[in-house]
Amino acid sequence: MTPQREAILSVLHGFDAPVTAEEIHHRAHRMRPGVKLSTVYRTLELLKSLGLVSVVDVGDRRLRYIHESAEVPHFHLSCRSCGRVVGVGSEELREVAAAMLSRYQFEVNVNQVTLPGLCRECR
Amino acid sequence: MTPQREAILSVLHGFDAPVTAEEIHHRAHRMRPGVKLSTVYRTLELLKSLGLVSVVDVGDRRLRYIHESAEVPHFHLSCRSCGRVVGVGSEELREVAAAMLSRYQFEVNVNQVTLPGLCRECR
DNA sequence: TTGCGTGCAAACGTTTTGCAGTATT
DNA sequence: AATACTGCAAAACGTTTGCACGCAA
Repeated sequence: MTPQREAILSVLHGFDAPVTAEEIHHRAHRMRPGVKLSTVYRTLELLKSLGLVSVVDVGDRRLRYIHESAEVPHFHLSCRSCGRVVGVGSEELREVAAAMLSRYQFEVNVNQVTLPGLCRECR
Repeated sequence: MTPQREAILSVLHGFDAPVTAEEIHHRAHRMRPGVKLSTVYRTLELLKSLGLVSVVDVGDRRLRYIHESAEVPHFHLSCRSCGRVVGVGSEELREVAAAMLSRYQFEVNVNQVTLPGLCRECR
């Protein structure tokens, strides 16, 4: 556990919504100058393999990262107009996931689901 | 309607699953040499704005395109292990979409939904 | 002429990688 | 010494864009 990794982890814990690598880098660099973007990516890779963070793709061409920790299972709604992302408890998808499993033997990873659409403000 | 666009459209109609731009380019180039990748992208942009194709992001960093045509509304299951993508009738998501609308005033674009997970072969 | 469609090459933004240097064990 | 982590720069990847040419109304 290096200072860089500490900074990155603490940034991640400061967010409840998925964050981009650039945003992580920005914040981590402020609290500990010398944290480089490549280190952010490498650390995220590490944390991912440890199961500490998960990746969310909201469809805007850059991945977002969120700490898995004591988080309640959830998926995301992503507004294709303003880019806002909100989390929703996974119960709402339980039925669908069960249907996919029994009908297609497909196991949905609910925590990585992003439903694209339009938020209240953008409709 | 130019020969290039004809080729691209005909390639799109040859697929029922979402295809990458590179795959479209590959096939279109075979049936009409001289079709360039940039033209493929520009044509896809055009077809998209005409509502003839829609974009699917299965989370592997490259967009896929599918002809909207006489297609039944559907969403996709994307296997994060083997990359296979299958379509599923949108009725399965109707309840969820209705719930998101009434609860968050969020309008889910069902046709662009991709549910990540593991397919039967990869579980 | 005006405008649209194309080829070509270069640019773009995000992410990954090779290599050398530094720190830790 | 061997190993692990970092900075740095460059590459890689899919995608977009500027510019000049050609073709059609």
